[in-house]
Amino acid sequence: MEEASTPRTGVPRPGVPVRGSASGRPVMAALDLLGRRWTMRILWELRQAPTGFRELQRRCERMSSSVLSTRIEELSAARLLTLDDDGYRLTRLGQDLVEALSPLDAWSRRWAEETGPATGGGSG
Amino acid sequence: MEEASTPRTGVPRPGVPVRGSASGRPVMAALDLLGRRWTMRILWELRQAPTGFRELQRRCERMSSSVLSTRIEELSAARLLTLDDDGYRLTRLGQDLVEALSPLDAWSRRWAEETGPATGGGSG
DNA sequence: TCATAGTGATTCGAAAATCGAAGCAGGAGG
DNA sequence: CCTCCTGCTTCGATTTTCGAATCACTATGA
Repeated sequence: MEEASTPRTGVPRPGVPVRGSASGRPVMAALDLLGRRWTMRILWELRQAPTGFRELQRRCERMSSSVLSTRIEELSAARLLTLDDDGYRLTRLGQDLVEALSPLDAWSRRWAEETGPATGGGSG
Repeated sequence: MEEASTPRTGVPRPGVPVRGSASGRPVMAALDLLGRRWTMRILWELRQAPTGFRELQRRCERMSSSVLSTRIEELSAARLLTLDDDGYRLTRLGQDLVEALSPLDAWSRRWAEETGPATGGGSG
């Protein structure tokens, strides 16, 4: 992980140019950060209780540990995560983000209804 | 055009196994779809008015046209987008998704405040 | 001390996703 | 015919992600 003036290599944060937006608008940094694979899923899995590294990996159906490590680093740098004795835990800011994302759950159920009655596969 | 013998799910949809979740839970399909690069950004750029292909590409600071094409196909398959004379337009479901994501804007501004002196501040 | 098992985390070659610039096909106007 | 716009594809290069093995550390127990 190098660093230069390019946004590409750094962890997205508000006020700084990110992928797809040189403006530094906070929401663009958020979209860059959240648009990386597994990022939202990790936050989602942490919404209720702190979780260890390997447990987190298991819950995400064996996502690559290298990617998990990278995501944890990014989310920590963004001050959304911390690590303590019980595992990784959302910060206040992280909890707020998950709350901001929570309407997604209700929306996705509506999506499921309108996309057609569950064609194979359980729901829950 | 894509997916022929893709080892993975094609376009995520609720009720079908997706990356990281074999359960078919709607929210997992949503997280898979939205966790692909540029997906949320595209939705974000379409939240107000229909936009053409090249204009969309310009707004996303010259994202790759091949990826834009792929995303449009995915979002269309997910029934979140349609194309008409004015360009790409969110469906009702797509609008609802953008609304579900809208708390992200307010959150990101708070994130900006807590991460350091606010530099940007615009929304969209 | 040695063995076993748990943890968070790294390594590295392979595979997949994304980039980016060029180009295609079609329509409108000069 | 040419030019300029459009949505969209192609394909080699680059970046990201995968995945299994592995490391370093801690704890337990014989």
